[in-house]
Amino acid sequence: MQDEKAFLSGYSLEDYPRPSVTADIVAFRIRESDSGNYRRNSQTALSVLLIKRGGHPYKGCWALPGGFLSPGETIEQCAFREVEEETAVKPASLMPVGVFSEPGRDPRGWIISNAFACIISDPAVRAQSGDDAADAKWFDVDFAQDENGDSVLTLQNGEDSVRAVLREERTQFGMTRYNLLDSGSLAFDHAKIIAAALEALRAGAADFEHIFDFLPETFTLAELQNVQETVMNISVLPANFRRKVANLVEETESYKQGAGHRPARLYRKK
Amino acid sequence: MQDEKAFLSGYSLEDYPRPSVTADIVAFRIRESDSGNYRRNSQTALSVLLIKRGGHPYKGCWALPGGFLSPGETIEQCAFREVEEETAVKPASLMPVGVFSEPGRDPRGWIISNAFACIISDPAVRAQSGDDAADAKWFDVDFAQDENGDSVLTLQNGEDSVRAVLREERTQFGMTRYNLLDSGSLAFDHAKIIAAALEALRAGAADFEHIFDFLPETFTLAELQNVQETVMNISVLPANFRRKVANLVEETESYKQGAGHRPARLYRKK
DNA sequence: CAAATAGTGTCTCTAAGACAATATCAC
DNA sequence: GTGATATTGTCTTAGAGACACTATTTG
Repeated sequence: MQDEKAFLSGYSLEDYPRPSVTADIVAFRIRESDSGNYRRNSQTALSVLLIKRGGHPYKGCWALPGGFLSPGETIEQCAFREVEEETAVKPASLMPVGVFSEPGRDPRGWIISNAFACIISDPAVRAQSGDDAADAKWFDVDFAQDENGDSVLTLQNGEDSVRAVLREERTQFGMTRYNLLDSGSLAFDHAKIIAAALEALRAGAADFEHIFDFLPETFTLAELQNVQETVMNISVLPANFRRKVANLVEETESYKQGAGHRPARLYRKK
Repeated sequence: MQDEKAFLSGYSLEDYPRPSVTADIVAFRIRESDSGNYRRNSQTALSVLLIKRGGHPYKGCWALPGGFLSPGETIEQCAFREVEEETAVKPASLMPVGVFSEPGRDPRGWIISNAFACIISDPAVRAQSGDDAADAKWFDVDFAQDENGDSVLTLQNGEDSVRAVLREERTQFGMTRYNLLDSGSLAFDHAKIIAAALEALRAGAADFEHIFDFLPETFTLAELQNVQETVMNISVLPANFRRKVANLVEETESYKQGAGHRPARLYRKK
């Protein structure tokens, strides 16, 4: 014990090189847009929060919210802090996406990033700029393969559009590694991080583990189905969908009225 | 551009506090032990590699192999390097387990650990001590709930036995968080890391994604089944198991003879 | 009424689990 | 032959997908 104390007092971590450590967050939201037809239900799109970098490096490029780990906090606390700074909303939970430590990924030097995904349900959230950000916007996500088999990530918000190309590489353990072919106007390796987050989100969405986080307290089964389909990019027949989720939800006594068609019963997560 | 160069030359990451970063590895292996009966197939156990710490802190305790991240390498490269130093075997791949950044988890100071799991198949591997280690041994793993609902991790190698108690906490995204109640003679928060690695290993073992890594090139279906059952702690009827894996393997022309019962055809991963 | 979604019922197909039965070897 | 595992086949059940049909609302 005496021994150990002596050891520790003589020991200095500062004698060895250390990286800087950041948490970067891929914040997902389901964005609803009116379909124009009073009968039709609204369309939805998966969108992700990006911030226009106001300072160097990658000035003017779009980047994920994130920031440096401070002493005395866990990397998760750091991630929560950064999301709250940018969105003023505290997400229900964080989903670990991966660690990005490729040398040279940040021109400022040796910086490794811990990536997390989170789900922001509050549709009223006003993404607000932080210190380092000139602007923050939600971008609709499109992630699909092109004719060469490469993955194309397209992020769109009105006039602002970002396009990145990645090459998939299947590794063991069912993981996919993405290599950056063209990062477009996305800063750093953030296209890679978004791709990995999308994959993690989709993998977890199959069992309804976190689909409910996108929705308010009560919802129609069509809304629930719509969210899952939007996230996973699949399509299921409504009749089969209701059977699948029957044990996960419980009825309420309310209905969603005034939609130009038969009212839908509202459900709650069980 | 000029602007950015100027910014970068004036910028110093060293002005901000930085943690030390390590990679710790949970190396799994299937250990076979003879059943004593010439007719019976051999028994198997899941085991994990631990190293007896030769230096402070936690001198004399058992710890996971691992080491500090060096400049110019990724965290995965660091993990591979550390496994090879300890086992002289390069595993097929690494499975990310999580980041452990709780302040105070290491008495030496601010150190965050990136945990990986890997599978070592070579049964002939001689775990060899590294610099910092007085001894390295494979411990049979037992991980189950006690009567209070807490998880008890027992690691056993002959006379050496380690017992740690953790409390499970279910978080969103289907993840489980483990809190350390009693770490026994395991160093640092390594009991937590082993628990998380076990959970990740089991989750991935269901779809045979990495079960094959435990086995040699060719194997009998009973061996394959045994590995899956050992890892996942389940039990399936052999008849049903073979149907389930029928599309994942292909026959060879060889048989495993001399077992005191009908020879079993050897298969290969497809 | 027309258009749209909400909701029910039913058929098929597949995969998993239970279990019976046969095959083959070492001693 | 005996005791063990290997291997095949069949029955049942649960769940997913396809699809036909009915119900209800608003303009």
